Formats: sequence, structure tokens, C-alpha cells
Amino acid sequence: MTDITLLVVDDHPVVRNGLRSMFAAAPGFAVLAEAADGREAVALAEELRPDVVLMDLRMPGGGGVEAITEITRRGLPCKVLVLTTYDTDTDTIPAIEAGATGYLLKDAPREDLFNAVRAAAESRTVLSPDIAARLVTRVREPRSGTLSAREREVLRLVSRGTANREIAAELFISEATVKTHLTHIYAKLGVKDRAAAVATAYDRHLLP
Amino acid sequence: MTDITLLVVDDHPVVRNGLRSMFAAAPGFAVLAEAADGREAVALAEELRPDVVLMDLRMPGGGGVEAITEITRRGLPCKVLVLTTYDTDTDTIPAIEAGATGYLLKDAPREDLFNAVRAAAESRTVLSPDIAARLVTRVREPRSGTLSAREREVLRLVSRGTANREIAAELFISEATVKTHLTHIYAKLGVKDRAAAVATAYDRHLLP
DNA sequence: GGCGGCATCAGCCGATCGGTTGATGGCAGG
DNA sequence: CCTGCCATCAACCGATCGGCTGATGCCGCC
Repeated sequence: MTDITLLVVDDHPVVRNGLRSMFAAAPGFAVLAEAADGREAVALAEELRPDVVLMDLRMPGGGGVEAITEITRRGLPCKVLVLTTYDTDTDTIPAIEAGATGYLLKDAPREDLFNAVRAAAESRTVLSPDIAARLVTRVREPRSGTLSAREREVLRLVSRGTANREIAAELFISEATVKTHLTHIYAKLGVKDRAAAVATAYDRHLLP
Repeated sequence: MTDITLLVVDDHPVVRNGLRSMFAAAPGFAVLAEAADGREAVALAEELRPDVVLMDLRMPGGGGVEAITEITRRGLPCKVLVLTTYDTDTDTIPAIEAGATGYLLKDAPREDLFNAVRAAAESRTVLSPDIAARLVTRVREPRSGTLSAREREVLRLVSRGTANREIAAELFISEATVKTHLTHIYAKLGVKDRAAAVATAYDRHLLP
């Protein structure tokens, strides 16, 4: 049986080395090359035609999502397995839309990683459990912009730099309630802090 | 000498009472009425023609800025003295543009408040020291969107919910440097936290 | 040839945030 | 009637943030 050929894309040399040595130590894999950004990745994918591209998102100079888009646009035969540190809707959804075959977090056990690469090579989709769960709840409830009136009000104040305690005073409710609203807002928007919530709200035109 | 007539506008009954009793205890002032939101404020200002309107910004149902705009638009003879808890550019600049005669923070000493009202009654502008300083530095340097490339990069990551430590890893710099960049960003945008920075950046089209 | 902007880093500290768990009441829809 | 969503509140805790002070090196400008 032939080895599964790989292209490793990450801006961190350390990570690239780590992946390369992991796959060198395991049978059935061959790392063809490494790239440090999206542009390099596309060029090498075209030239070397690896089976699977291990792609980091968020790189300086040519983000991962753009690279995935370009690879699928050019009809290159390789599968893209996203391997990143973070799990925000802002990252995952675009990557999957762009054509990623799988999506794993970097803290995944090495065996999971190997399995994911094998799966990707056969065009089977593999998602890390967290991502999968988030996608499911997202599909199940198309809650785009389903913020309640109260939640929008809280978010508006947040976008003006108002602290939770001040928001509480402003709306005549307790600080605990403000925090509850915020937790719900984060869940609905798929983010993890107020800054991202504000950004997402602007993106989805939930704020003026 | 005739008393200076006042209209107190604040959504907090407590604050309204506090102001009313403060001015009742001091000679030379007469509180004509109170309003709980912007709409009421405009109506009462038109009806009672007070010398000075003490106006809170940020009220449910008819914000303070809108009320000020409306008052000046109608050519009402009263001066508006903004009296608020917060001091963000997002609040002060629009209020002053709308036609506020003065701008005080609620933690100002009572004597300052009295003086400010007397000044406002004579159309003299009174700003709290903090506000004044901020306005000066703002006029001196027309720093609209003068974020450096690095600062924009940091802000972009912030808008995606990235923590300082993660931003540091992403950009290959230390967490301390990220914090420094953020402090500069806050200063340049006239805000006090990352959420407001993101909102302001969107407003000024500094972020896609 | 100093002056200012930019980028980098350190350490300390209090304030704030976000997660977690759990609970209550109201109101709508099935 | 029960289930789900909304709004409200509490207490605790670790993580993060932001302010403050201070320092270094680089570069462009006048």
C-alpha cells in the first residue's frame, strides 16, 4: 500500500517540525513539504499534488481560508484537513464552506490525528467532537440574529465600552442578570468574549 | 435676581430626587420639573422654557443626544448641561456636536455643579477637567484611524475573540507587547476596552 | 543629532470577566 | 398541562484584562 502524501502548512516552524516528525514516526505517511503561509501552500499543493493538506488557519500573509478556497477553485485533487488551535464560528464555518474536508483542534491526540488524515485521504469528513457539536446545534437552530430585545440592548451598551456593573445600573437589573444575558449572547453568536460578540453583531448587522 | 430655572432629565428616580433636593437647598435655583427620558425632556423643555436642562445621556426610550438635537433644532432658548456617569468619546463628542453647553460627570463636587449651571445659564461652556483634557488632545491630533499596521493586526485578532496570549503566539511577540499595543489602540480610539475598540473600528471602517 | 512614532519587553496589581451551577416566575405554543 | 424561551438573581472562582511605570532599539524627520 502506498503512503499517504502530506503537505504541512503552518506559520510556526515548531509546529511544522512537530507534525513532520510525528508523521515520520508513523507508518503509512510521507510529508512531501512544508509551507508557512497560504500562498506557499497553494503553490506547493499544485506542484506536489499531496493527498492531504494539513492546514493551519490564521497565518500572516495569506490566510488559511483563502488558500482552501483557491485550492478547491483550481480543482486540485488534494483534501484539506484544517488543524488549528482555536474553535470559533468565525473560523470554522468559512473554512468548511471553502471546502475543508475535516477540522481538528491541535490538542487532539496523535491517534485521532492519524485517523483523521486517513479519513481525509478517503474524502471522509472528520470533525473534532467540539466542532461537530457546535455545527449540529448551529444547523438545528438557524438562530442567526435571534437575539432577544434585552440581549440586543445589553450588547449595544457593551459595544460602547460599558462595564457589566454599569450596564446593570443603566438597565435597572442586577449584574448577575447582565452576565446571564452575555453568556446567552455568546452562545447564540458562537463567540467567547464581548469583543468578538460586538464584531459578529456588526457583521450580521445586529447593531447600527 | 431671578432664580435659574431647571429641568432635570434622568431615568433614575433616585438621581432626579438627589438633584432636585440639592438645588432646592441652594439659593438661586428652581427645579421646574423632571423627565425620565428624551421625549419627555423635549416636551417639557418646550412647555416650561427652563433656563438650563440637566440632561443624562443613555436613557431607555429616547436617548439624551437625540433630545439635545431636537431641542436645538426647535430653537428652544434653554441651555443643555450634560450630566452623566461615563466619559467615552462615543458619548461626549456627539453630545457636544448636538449642542450641549456643558458636560459634567456625576461625581463632580456639588459646588462645581452649581457653578456649571450658572455658567451654562450665561451660555458659557463648562467641561469637567477630564473631558476638557480629552477634547484638547483630540483636537490637537486629528487621529482618526491613525492605527499602525501592527495595531490593526492586533485589533483584527481581538475582533475574532482572540485572547492576548493567543494573539502573542499568533504574531510571534510577547503578551506584554500585545497589551502595549492595545493600550495605544484604546488611547487612539478614545475607548476603554476591547469591545468598544472593535465597535469604534467598525464605525470608522478600520476593520473589514 | 535630538525628538517623536513605532515596536518590543517586564512586573505588579486590582478590577473585570466568563464559566458553572442552580433557582424562580412569567408567558406562549402545542 | 408541560415544555421551551425569556428575564431575573446568587455565589464562587480562576482566568483575563487594563493601568501603571519604566526601559530598549530602530527609523525618519527637521
